[in-house]
Amino acid sequence: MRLKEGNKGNDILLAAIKVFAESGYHNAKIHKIAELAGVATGSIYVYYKNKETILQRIFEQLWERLYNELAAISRRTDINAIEKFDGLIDLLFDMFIKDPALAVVFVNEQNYLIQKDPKGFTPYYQKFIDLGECIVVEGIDKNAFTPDIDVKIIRSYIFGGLRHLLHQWAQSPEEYSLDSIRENVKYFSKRGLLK
Amino acid sequence: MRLKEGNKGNDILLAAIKVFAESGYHNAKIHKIAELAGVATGSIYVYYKNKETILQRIFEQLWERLYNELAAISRRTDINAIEKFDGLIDLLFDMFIKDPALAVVFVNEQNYLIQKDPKGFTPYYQKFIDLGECIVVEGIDKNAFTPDIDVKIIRSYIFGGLRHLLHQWAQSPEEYSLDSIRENVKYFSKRGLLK
Amino acid sequence: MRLKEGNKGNDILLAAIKVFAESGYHNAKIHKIAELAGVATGSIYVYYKNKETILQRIFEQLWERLYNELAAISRRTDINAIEKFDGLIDLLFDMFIKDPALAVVFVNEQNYLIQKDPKGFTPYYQKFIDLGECIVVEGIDKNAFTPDIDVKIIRSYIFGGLRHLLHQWAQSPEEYSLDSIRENVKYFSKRGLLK
Amino acid sequence: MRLKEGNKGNDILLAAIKVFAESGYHNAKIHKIAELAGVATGSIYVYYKNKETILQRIFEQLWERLYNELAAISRRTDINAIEKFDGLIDLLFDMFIKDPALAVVFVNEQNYLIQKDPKGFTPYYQKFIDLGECIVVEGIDKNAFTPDIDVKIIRSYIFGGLRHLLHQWAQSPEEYSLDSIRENVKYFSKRGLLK
DNA sequence: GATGAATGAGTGTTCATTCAT
DNA sequence: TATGAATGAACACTCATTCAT
Repeated sequence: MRLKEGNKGNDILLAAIKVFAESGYHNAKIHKIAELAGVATGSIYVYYKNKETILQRIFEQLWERLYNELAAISRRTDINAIEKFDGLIDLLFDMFIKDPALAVVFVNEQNYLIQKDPKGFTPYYQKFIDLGECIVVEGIDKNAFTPDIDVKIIRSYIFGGLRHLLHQWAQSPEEYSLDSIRENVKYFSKRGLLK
Repeated sequence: MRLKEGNKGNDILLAAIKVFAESGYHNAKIHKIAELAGVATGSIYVYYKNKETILQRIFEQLWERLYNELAAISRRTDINAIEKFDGLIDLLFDMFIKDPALAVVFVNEQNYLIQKDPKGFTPYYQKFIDLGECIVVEGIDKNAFTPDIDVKIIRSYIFGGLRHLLHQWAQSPEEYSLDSIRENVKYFSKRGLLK
Repeated sequence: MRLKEGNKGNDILLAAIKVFAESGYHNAKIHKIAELAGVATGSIYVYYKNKETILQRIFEQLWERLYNELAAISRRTDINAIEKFDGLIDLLFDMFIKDPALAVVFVNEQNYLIQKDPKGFTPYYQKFIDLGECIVVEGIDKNAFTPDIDVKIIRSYIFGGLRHLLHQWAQSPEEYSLDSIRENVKYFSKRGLLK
Repeated sequence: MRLKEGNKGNDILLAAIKVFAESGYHNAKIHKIAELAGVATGSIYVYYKNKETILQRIFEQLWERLYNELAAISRRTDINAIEKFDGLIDLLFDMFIKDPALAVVFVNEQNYLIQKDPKGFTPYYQKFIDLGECIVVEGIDKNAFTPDIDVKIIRSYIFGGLRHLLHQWAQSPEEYSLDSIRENVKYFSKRGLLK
């Protein structure tokens, strides 16, 4: 195993997530990331072209992972579209639970990054969104979901609603249990979707 | 005195909205705001303590206006809770249609500002949110909306969904008509809310 | 009498002395001087060309007054050179007692002003210094003071010593009584001067 | 590393002394110091927290050096108090001769710095002053100096006198020889001090 | 004269990025 | 690869001074 030969590139990424979450991307200092990652400032630039690239890589890793997990769910034949939709929502909630700092970065910085350089943003994001759409379309086709909605619109609606809720939760986690939020979201959304 | 030939304080605010929308708050340059406002750099500081204060004032003005309009809707006795809910959604859509730049600023910078200085953020925002909640509660009391949801959670969900949709639209307005988005939101949300 | 028709030019000077004493010339704000003087910022410039001119005028007024008083002492025939020397020292001490703020400005800013614009500095200063020298020379001529010193050098020595002592006292007036300082100065200096 | 090709920290200090002497602390520009030191503007802040810190460091270095030299004199047993007093005066004169720019900074800025941040001012200054006092006290104890003076007061008087004389000389060195000044000071002061 | 809003040149300081070692 | 001292462009903010009223 190559344990303490340590993956510096990844150490930097993990440190960056923490620092971006704490201070926001624009107020984050490179030297603080380096410090937290246990490397010299200059070493950051051995692994990443610049500050923005670090942020891009964070999102690439995030959406690649989420996409792969959603793909696994989507491929399953033992569950129906409704259950797959539940799975999608659980996916996002689980991500937040496992890595709150990453979630904060996602909520706060994704807009900025997409607007700044749409081409540079990871294609996994779009693939994830598309796959989510597929699941809903599948539900409509199977007569489980209502056809009276525009799937692309509702998909964004649900995505934005989730994101905002998770953000609220991240700021004051004591106010609501994530489980309560999760159940309300599922209940409300499915009432909107189900036939 | 050389003041009042056209409310410079407001000129600055309007210019700031444009510049913040274009470049984002953090990349916006004070001198560019001044230029666009037709004012000297130093004059910005006659009207606003610093850059952040300008952003705060933008949100104060925005939420004060929205709150007052929602209050007017809420007070009406000639329409029921469902129609009031429609009114709430129309309010936000209208704001976006009238001032897309303001909407972009709202979507991109509100999180940052609230996190940076929660106390300094306009109380009109919370009042607006609370009033929206009242309308839904009223609907539940009048047996129009389902009581099986947590109003505070769903209120955030809807708010976040709306915000994200409007943001998407602002970035590529040609892809969807705002009216189509508006109708889908109303339809989907009311399916979730109605008894 | 023209009392509350008020001498604004002098009000400004008095305010400036206070503000310069408190914050130092370089950190003093014109608008604070105006506020303290009870006039508008712009009015300062009706009476004085700029900030430096105010400082120059303060020193002009100070040295004109001191010179006239020393001249009166110098002219007297009823006292000898030694008593005149005592009078010179008393003059400076009295100034400090009557107007500590003015004294602080004198100690802190005179060097700066002379170096910045030697030509612009009030000629009363030089006249005062010369007159002090005369008194000592008179003492030497009358065989009261020793001729073994260079009067110009010792005059500066005494002047600097006095200034430093007064400065020390102004910073912590509780540590020494001005009278104790005065007597020590007279005693020590006269030991140095007397034949 | 790119450090140590000639002690940049000290280069900056030397440049700062020159620029402070020429323009005064408040009018000195950081970029000019950098230029003179042959260093980039930003490098100043690698070595010093800010402009004021540079000034503090100048005084620290100055008084540490003077204190150590005076301590060496004070420790000697082969010379009496009178000779030590001469040594003290020579010390200050020598400093001025070797580094007139440093002397100008000392005369012009020490008051400001002490008043602005008394705690931040180098303790070597007080130690120097105290040691000077010791020498005079020793002279009194050994019956060489008169006990009829307050040592603390006269110590300030002498210090201030010296400072002023050196300042005068630095502004127009041609008018008097430093040696003439030095001898007059010694003569006059010792007349005042000796029994 | 008196006002105080408006001005804009000026500057200390930050920090992402570079590069000699 | 790894370092961290060095860089210098960039910018928010200040404030003495002006001038239309």
